[in-house]
Amino acid sequence: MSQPSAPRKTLGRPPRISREEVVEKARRIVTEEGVDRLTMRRLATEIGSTPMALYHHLRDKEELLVLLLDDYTARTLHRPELPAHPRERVVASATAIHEVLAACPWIVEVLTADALMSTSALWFVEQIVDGLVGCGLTPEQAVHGYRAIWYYTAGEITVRTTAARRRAGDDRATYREQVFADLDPGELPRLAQVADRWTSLTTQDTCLDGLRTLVNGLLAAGAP
Amino acid sequence: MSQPSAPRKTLGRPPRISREEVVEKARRIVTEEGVDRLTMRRLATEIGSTPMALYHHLRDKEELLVLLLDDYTARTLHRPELPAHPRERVVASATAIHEVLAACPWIVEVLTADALMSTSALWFVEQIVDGLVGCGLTPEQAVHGYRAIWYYTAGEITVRTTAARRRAGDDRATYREQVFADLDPGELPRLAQVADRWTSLTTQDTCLDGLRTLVNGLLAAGAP
DNA sequence: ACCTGAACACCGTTCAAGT
DNA sequence: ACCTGAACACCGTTCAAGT
Repeated sequence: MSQPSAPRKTLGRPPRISREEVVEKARRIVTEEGVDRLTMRRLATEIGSTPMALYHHLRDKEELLVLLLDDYTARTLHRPELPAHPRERVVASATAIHEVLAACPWIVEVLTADALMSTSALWFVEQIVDGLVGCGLTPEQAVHGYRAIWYYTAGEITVRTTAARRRAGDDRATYREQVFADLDPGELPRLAQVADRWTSLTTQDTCLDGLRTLVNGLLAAGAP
Repeated sequence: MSQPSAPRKTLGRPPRISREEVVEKARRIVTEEGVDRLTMRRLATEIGSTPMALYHHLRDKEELLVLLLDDYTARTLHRPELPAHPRERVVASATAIHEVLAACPWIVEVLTADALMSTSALWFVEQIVDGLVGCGLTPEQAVHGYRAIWYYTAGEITVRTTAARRRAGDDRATYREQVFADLDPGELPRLAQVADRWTSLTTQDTCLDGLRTLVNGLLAAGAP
């Protein structure tokens, strides 16, 4: 994605700003102050330049965010030792992707970019697809399986981080508790039954369990 | 959520704007022109008022969006005849929620609000939890199961609608195709093997299959 | 109580010009 | 080729005042 600063073909004014510098400064802003603070103007002043100079190195803000995601995953998504058993390899790969993304909630706005999140993650995608094939799925089923895993992962992170963001701004959570406290046990008996445990149940981290469950379902469907 | 216009306790200037009118006009803007065009200023002029008048009826834009989601689900999420078999009831309820949300992609920014999307959906949540209990899960397992289903659903819609939005703005899809065309079969054999089919495979709507797979996994895990 | 005008503190992006 | 200044066309929200 970031072309490795090829030798300049034509001569002209020497660049004062590099793509790398832009991404690096953007990363610092995001990690230190949050995505909300990353604006083209803020980034420009951080670099000691003008907003417009950035548009010579980036098509638009969207491209900056994708670059940032690539940079982050390349930096943190290291290939681990994976279990030999194909099913465990699938679970471990999916967990690795999930862990890295869950650790940087700012990614949420970008990560839904496509069925694959970033080129740095391709190796993990390979492991998941290959693991599923190793369990008896056809390559086509394995791709669909990977997609199901990706949907689950992206959904888990999106829901959990926006819920957390909302909890920080209090009062809206109170409304939800109110709704659950006022449930009519005649109409919604199951929800009324678990109403007092709802918050604690939905705050638990059950992502790994869910992932395992999904993988089990995939294998049961593919290799009956 | 929208208190049913209770009789006014104190007298004063008669209101010229009602919460209902605000939501109605906002809905029209969103359905006719897209979420991006829904701004407080635009909404105010549509109503024939000023931006500030809105803040007398709404806390902020966030509240407007939640109101809009409630309004939409109350309007479109009608309780269907559900299958008697508990597993099929789970699948049918989840599918109903998914269909309604998938039909209005603008919701994506709001729908991740919490573990439940809207009070109008509570009945469907009840059906899912009850169906899972009917299949042998404990109430706690059923709630976790519902959550897994919600993550999957939210992820599917988020990923698919942002992917579609991106496809409208072309060129970034081309980059992904380039990546897949250039895959090294030595390093990533499985991905290289399906590379030419990747786009068609990941564009297929396999949401229902995935949902069934997940539910199967949940039942296998809960009632071994 | 309800609404308005004017302002604050910002955005992303484009255009025409400078070196 | 690379960068700048000034501007365009917006945002959400607050404050103080009006009726």
